[in-house]
Amino acid sequence: MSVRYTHIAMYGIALALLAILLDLLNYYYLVRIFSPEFYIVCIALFFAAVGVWVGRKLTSNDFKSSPFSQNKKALAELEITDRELEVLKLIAAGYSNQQIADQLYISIHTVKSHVSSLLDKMNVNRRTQAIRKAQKLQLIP
Amino acid sequence: MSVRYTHIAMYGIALALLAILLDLLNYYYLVRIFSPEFYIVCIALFFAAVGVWVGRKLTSNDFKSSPFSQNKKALAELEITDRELEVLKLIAAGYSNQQIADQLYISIHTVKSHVSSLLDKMNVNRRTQAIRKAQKLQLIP
DNA sequence: CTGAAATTCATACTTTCGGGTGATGTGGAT
DNA sequence: ATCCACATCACCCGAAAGTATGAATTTCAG
Repeated sequence: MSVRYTHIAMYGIALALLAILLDLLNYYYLVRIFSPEFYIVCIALFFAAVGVWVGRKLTSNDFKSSPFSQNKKALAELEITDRELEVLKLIAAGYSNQQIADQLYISIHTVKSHVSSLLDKMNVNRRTQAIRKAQKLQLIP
Repeated sequence: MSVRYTHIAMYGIALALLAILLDLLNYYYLVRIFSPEFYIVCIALFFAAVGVWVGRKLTSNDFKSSPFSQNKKALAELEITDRELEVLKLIAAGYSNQQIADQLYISIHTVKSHVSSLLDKMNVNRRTQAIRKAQKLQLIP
């Protein structure tokens, strides 16, 4: 949301600068100190630079503000349950089965059960592969 | 490397378009169908758009081609060797010790030796933790 | 050349993982 | 009321991972 407002503000500033530059250009046009092409090149370069700046802002914000678009869809396709997702996150965080059991207040047997289901549903046979695949599918940050 | 060439090519194309537009502008200037401001606005908007496009290309490529600014520094601090880094990458890719051994044409014992050194140097005691820490320290993409 | 670091391999042992199988309880849908 | 998905717990066993220790090698800077 805040990103949108930032963009609007940036575009506003860009338009204001555009207006100012137009006036400036018009003025110098009358005095004709330099050739018209010179000003045009200046404007072109300036707005190219502005565009680059805006583009950078856009992409960098996109990268930081859209973490989970694929998430729910892939989760649904793989039929991963809420509890299994909890376990998956803890696996990716580097915890052992016993540590996961302690954190979730359940038995290590239950954790192993969830892990087995996860590996099965994700079609892998090691937790490290599960981590890799989960990151690739954007199931986890 | 190829990224650099892409950028150079993009800038070249942008400059070519600039030249073409200048000629075009000059022509319409003489005929004076529209007001000068109109063309100037067109140029400004066009180059702003070009700038956004270039900026997006730049950032998206930066994200893919310069993942290792922190890398070498953290690697040096942890005293991780070249071979150990190779093993680390394969660990993060989800391979088992045996698979890593096969890929590097070494014994599984050697792999376990490297893994132990890695876990020791990274101050963790599981490969999943090593993966997490390596990603956090930008040792691996 | 010498010595330190890196790479390699090995053996033995403990712990953790993963697969297989099965049981219990709970809540929701038919 | 019955079926089913989900979560929970349990046991067994083999495979993988990790620890400890030691040693042969290559490599490379001093």
